[in-house]
Amino acid sequence: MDRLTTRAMAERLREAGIPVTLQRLEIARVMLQQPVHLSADQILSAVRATVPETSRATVYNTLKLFREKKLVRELIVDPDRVVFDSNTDPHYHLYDVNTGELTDVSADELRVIGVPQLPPDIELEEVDVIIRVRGKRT
Amino acid sequence: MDRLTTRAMAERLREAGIPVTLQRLEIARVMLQQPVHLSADQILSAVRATVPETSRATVYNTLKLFREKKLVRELIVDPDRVVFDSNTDPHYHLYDVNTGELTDVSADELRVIGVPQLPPDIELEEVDVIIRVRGKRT
DNA sequence: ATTTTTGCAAATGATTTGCATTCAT
DNA sequence: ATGAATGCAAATCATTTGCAAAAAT
Repeated sequence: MDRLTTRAMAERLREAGIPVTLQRLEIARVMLQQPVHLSADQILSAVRATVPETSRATVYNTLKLFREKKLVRELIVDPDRVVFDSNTDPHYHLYDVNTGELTDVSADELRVIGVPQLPPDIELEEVDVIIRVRGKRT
Repeated sequence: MDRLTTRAMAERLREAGIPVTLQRLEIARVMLQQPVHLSADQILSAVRATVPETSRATVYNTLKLFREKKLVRELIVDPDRVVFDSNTDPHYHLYDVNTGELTDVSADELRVIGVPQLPPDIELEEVDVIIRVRGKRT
């Protein structure tokens, strides 16, 4: 990949307060260059295509780190695998339970009205909306 | 438990087209007598309190069956465990990421506006809303 | 008799962990 | 040197599966 992207990603990590390492940079390129929905395993494969000496544990560590720094979101959509989402704009999801395909629904299109008032000792983390659909029987 | 409840639960299963067995009846009592949010393991424990000769596999089988018959919903809220919800009214959820506590939010209180139009070959399964909150640090 | 349901134990698969090594400061 | 980051393999844990025994029709 071009040096340009590498620089941009490194910059992005530093901004987030994440020390740059080779593996983190590569994971950033896979995840942060454009909005994607990927499982840990897909990310591992993609990263290993370029940096084969990358361990599964590092991918999990890094994704957890990225999540803490709000570079990615963890989507709990399928009981079998977590999906990491690099779209950081407020948005919701449409999920095809047959194919597993995930599509973003922007917060402009969809509104959630009536989120309950929270007591002062409870803070709102986020509101997830998952529109589960089923493509017709194959 | 009183015979009354047993009868009611048996009736409920038959209505759903589920042949009644001892284990299913017991699981129905745990789940369907009142709205609850329980993990498979919690259900297994509760059932074994009364019918100790109950296997984990049967609990999973039965829950899957109940789900197909729309007696319970599967909530994908925590990556580590599926929660089974016996509230069959349309409703949403508030989830405390610290405690794991789940609270229902009725569909009267909360509305989702702008669910995208679906092509005719795609049918809407359901719309999940999870309001993730964080109780102040303990 | 045949089909359904169950229990048990083993298999699976995603994620985590412990620990020794390597890297950065 | 010291602490952070990594790789590796083993551990964990929820869920699933294969199969034989028990129950229902």
